[in-house]
Amino acid sequence: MLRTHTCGELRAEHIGREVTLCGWVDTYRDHSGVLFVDLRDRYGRTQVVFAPEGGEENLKVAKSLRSEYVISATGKVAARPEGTVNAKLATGEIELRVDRLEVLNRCLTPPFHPTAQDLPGEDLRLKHRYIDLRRPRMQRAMMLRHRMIKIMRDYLDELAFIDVETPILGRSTPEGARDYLVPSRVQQSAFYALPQSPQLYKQILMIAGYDRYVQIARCFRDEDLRADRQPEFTQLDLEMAFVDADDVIGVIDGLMARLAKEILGLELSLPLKRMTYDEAMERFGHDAPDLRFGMELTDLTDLAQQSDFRVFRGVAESGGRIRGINAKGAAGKYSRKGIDELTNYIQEDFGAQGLAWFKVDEAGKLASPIAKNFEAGLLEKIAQRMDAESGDLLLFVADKFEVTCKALYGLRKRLGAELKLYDPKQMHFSWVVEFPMFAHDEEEGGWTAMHHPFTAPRRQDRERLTSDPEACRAQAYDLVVNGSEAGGGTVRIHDQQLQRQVFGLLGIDEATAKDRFGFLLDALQYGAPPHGGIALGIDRLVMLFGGLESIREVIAFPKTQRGTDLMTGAPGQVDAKQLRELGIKAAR
RNA sequence: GGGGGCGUAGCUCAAUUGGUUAGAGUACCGGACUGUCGAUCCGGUGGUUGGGGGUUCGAGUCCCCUCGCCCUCGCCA
Repeated sequence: MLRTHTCGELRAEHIGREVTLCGWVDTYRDHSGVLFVDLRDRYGRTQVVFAPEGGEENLKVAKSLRSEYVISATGKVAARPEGTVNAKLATGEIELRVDRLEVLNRCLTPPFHPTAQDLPGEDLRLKHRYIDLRRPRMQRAMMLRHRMIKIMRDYLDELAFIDVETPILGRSTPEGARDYLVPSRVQQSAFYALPQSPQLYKQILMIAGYDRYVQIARCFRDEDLRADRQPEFTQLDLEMAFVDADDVIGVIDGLMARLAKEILGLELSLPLKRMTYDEAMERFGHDAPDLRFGMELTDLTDLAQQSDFRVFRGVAESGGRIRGINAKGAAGKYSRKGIDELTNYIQEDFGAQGLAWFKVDEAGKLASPIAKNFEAGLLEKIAQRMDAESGDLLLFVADKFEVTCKALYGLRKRLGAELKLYDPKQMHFSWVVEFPMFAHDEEEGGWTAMHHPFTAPRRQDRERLTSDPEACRAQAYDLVVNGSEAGGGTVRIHDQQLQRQVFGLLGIDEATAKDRFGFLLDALQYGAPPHGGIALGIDRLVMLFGGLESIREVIAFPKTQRGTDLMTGAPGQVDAKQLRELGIKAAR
């Protein structure tokens, strides 16, 4: 080792010891006769001092040091003179009096400084990620990620899970996200697909008798990016045999409790709360509601029907819904213009027709341009149902159920943040269960799998597969943390006949099923145990535990919204020769 | 594919209704300084205002196109 200690560990007890530190020059303060350098590594910072007593030559060389030079400094640990102790620094009681300095490497003037107070633009940070990753904040995020993964591994190891790796080069599956494809050289015009998840492999492992599987699995989905979505991301993927939904949920409950305790010092009370999908949509308009605050959706369809307000009546009569939220005490915070902005937001982002609103005046009466369409008694009933008090702002959306869900979910989320209805540091964990098996396929008609095509229906819903697929509920469960889907899983179909039936409903014909999933259908006939599992989005979980805004903050080398890596330039051009070998021609 | 925001010195930002030579802090370079810790003080270098085109006597500012980054809807079993 070129060093005896790190830049974060020297304390008063080391005074008098001869040590060598290595690190990056964080800052330097040249006072001519004496020069201070704050030397930084990922463990911390230590002040190293160059003075004439340490050798004139060392002092001279020290004067040439600049930001981010890499140096090795040897000398004695000394107590700082009285009055010069730095309480802001963990190592602030001591300093290193250098008598041997070696410049291990110089550094160009960095485009930005790792400990500067002003954060540079994210594109610059991504281009020079090696400097960005030196930032203590980034290092904390990386270490948090490491610790969380370590806890996951340890916890699951204790529960007899074994880590099995599954292929990255697989085959394309018909449903789900767009695949990343990898051309095969030896089978020209055939392609591998990168895994969207190890789903089928882990089911095969259950059939193979590895009854508790886990993997920190890289997954790939070629879809548009978001603040919480990258084209490649990491899942804690696990699967268990001889279990039902409660067992899987129980394992994750325990894991969340341990993470919360060890990372945040929080005691979670188990079991975590559960809510059905239908309840979540009714109360919050979304399958991953943020339960850190209230402002639940309230249905008003029956009352709205009695009004003279044409929009309300029309929607109600055509089978739509009128639902609303009460932004407590927010009447004064949203002017006419502010409400216009909210209206604009739900129209443009969610396709809502409009936003109806009432402000509750001092007398507790509902005031609004549309109030004249409502009889006084009706207004009172509305106020009562909405739990309206003076100063409240009531917002209503009248539309198809789905649109009211989206628009009010959007409003609730936005108002929750704008009105600071929750402490951003607070953490809330819960489950949403019993998702529908199927959703309407907007583009092609018919049904599409809500989760994936291997999801088992609830036992009591098996009859409904034929009679009423829409009402059929799945043995599915999503982990929700702070209004974010942190993971999801299901109990799988372990019966070949049932699997075929579900494929049939999804419009996957016999030939396609055999072609794409033949191996699974085969395997299901060779002693498949009942099994189920879950996958947690590790990037998202780390982001949430770290209180961070973007998934890019917890990924060492993330991609931009357009899927590029600003540091390496990926994706990039390839040689014509490479394409020839693959038998591929670029169209453009 | 749609909507929105941003782009000015290495970095973070400013620049009045379109108006003189585009400024500040910081970084960088040079000088001074033996106890600083966001060191301080003095001096200096540094600009294709993302790129292209247009309107105008005159464009960082207005218009069109384009590139990049971010947020978002669609999409993401």
